[in-house]
Amino acid sequence: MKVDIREIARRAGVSTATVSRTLSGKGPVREETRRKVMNVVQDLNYRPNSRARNLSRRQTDTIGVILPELVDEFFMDLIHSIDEEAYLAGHYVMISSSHNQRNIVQTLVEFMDSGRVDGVILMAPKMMDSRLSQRLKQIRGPIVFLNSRPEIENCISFTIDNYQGATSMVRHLISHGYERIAMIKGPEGNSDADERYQGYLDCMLDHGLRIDPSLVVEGDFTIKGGYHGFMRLFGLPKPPRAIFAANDMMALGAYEAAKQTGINIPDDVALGGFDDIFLSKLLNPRLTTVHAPIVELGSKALRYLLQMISGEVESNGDYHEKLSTGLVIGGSCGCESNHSPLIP
Amino acid sequence: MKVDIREIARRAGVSTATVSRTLSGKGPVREETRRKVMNVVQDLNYRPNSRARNLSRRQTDTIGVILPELVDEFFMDLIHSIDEEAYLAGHYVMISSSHNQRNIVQTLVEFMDSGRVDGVILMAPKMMDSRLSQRLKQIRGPIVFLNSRPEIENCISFTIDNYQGATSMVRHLISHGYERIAMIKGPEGNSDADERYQGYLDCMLDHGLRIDPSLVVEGDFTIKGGYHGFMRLFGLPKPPRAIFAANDMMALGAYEAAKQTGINIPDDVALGGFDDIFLSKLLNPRLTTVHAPIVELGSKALRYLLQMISGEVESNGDYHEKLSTGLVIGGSCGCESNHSPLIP
DNA sequence: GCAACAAATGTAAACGTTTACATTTGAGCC
DNA sequence: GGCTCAAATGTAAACGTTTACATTTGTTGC
Repeated sequence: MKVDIREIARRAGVSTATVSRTLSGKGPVREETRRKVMNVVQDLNYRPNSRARNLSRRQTDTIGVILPELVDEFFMDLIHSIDEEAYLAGHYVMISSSHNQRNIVQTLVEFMDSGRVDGVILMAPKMMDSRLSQRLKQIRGPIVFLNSRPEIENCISFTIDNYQGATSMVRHLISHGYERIAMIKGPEGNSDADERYQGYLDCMLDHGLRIDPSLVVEGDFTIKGGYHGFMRLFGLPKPPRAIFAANDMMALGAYEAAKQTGINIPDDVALGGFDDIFLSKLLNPRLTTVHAPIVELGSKALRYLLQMISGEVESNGDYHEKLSTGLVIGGSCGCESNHSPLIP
Repeated sequence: MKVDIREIARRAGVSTATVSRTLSGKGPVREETRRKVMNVVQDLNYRPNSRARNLSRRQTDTIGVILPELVDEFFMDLIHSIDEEAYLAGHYVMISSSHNQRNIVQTLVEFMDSGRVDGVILMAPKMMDSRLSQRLKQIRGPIVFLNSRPEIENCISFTIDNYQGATSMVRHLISHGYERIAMIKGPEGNSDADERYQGYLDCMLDHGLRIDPSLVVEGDFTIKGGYHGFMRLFGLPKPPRAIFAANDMMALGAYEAAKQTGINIPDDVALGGFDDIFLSKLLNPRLTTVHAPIVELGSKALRYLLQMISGEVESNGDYHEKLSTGLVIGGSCGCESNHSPLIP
């Protein structure tokens, strides 16, 4: 015997419209009537059925979050900040991994086109080719892209400023006087990886340093990749004086490789990472890295999306924001680190 | 000009019922009609509005997941496994942190009582007192509890077998011949912490070992807590020969403390943890710990919940499953570890 | 006391499906 | 051809709200 709005109306001696108005707070209701209704509502412990509300209002107060995968503290932090912000705004969060790139559009369509959510925050696994971009264009409804944007004209995106982060890291390494600076790159086709690499290149050239092609090695964002990258670099006749690893995980692998080969960080080789993962502060010496403002990324994206939904900003507009990173100085670059390491 | 089921029906020259039957696959439809409808559906790129479906079917194909907080790989893994399983079953996942214990019931109510989800997987931050339990009892609809259950008669829960995990760890330490085995406990009122402590106690007593009260110190599941716990233990006139840290984070803190005080693990003191977090395999020596079957926890909970929703199993029944843990042997307990450490 | 107007309330039509039930169609059989 | 029965289809009533519009009520100024 589930109680519905009609039951409330009947018992309070008013119409359903009045009940609705009372509960939603929109539209005028006399104080006396309000109290009458509220009493019945409390008595019967009534709460409006949101399935019906969603249909009637053509809105769900739910936003979809589609991520490449659901692993890593990175995504957890992202989800956390989105959840927090959504909670404050009285919205709900529906989450999904894209279950491989193939299904990214399908997931999106199921979320958006069926009206299950009011908008979507989408982070694609890799760069989006033009075919994918075209399909995305078909989809109606507000979408905010994170960290990689499709090749379409009007879209909204928030990105971590990989380029700026990379240049500031490389600049810092250069400021130590290092000239032979190597890079362990991220995986091919990953836009984060590409931008960080570009930042490295440009910064080197800007400072009049030439880039020895043998000092640029491929990586894959994993510990193993970093390990092998390091080994490769130190198999060279002239190994580098510093290494910029495109992310912290690879830097971690480099630590291990250095340890095994008896190479000292930072005395023999300096090391810089990117991401500022939890682990990086536990290393000895603490890893110098680039802080990626994930929390900011999540909450800004959500806030913007809500504005799109409410119509405060144009959903079909073109808006791109790069969130700037910060340098986290540890001891791995050669700086004095006053930090007491937590991992022996 | 959003296209609805009536438009499809009109163009295909059938009734909406037939379109619905065609699309849902339930109810008889002649092959010829089916094709006719499908053509129109494809032409107009139609997909049924799920807000309307939800209302009409009194179901949302969505399950709610309420977690104490959205940080840590632990919860990420949990979400990951739930998402994966839900995806396979064609369901959606709505996620929320409980935004502190106070709002746990409110979140639950908003999810369930308003019909936003078909069922909920709930992990409470701490032990649920009887007041909270009573309020939970009021809520209609399928709920699966994770890792702590309310004080009510009929409910469903899946738990990591903390007790068994703790005893097997302590038993292992005892098998090394250690007798003065200390424990760094988890926070008061946390059911995981309590059960692990109980396992420690019972196992010690079962093996005829007496428990020196000074060897049991409070902790809080953080690195810092572990650090101070270790320091406290080694400030004793007779420090322990082995330490069981109630989770890996605290074990991590213990490593750091050991390092600083020049105490060798495992030669001077053996160490055991609990959780098997990513980090534990990076330590040197690798941490001996208890593997918590999180993936299994998530997927089993979800599968059971779906069965409750579909009515295959009784939602008001009483069912409790403990998922057994496994020992992950590293070098910190004194065993030979053939593992090559990744963190120097 | 009444006009004018605003405030409060009510009426009923959406919202876009699903599905119980009623009806039609068609096949198989005599 | 007429009967029976199952298969296919259609009709229309839910599902439980919100909200545009219509109506009633109450207030103010004259």
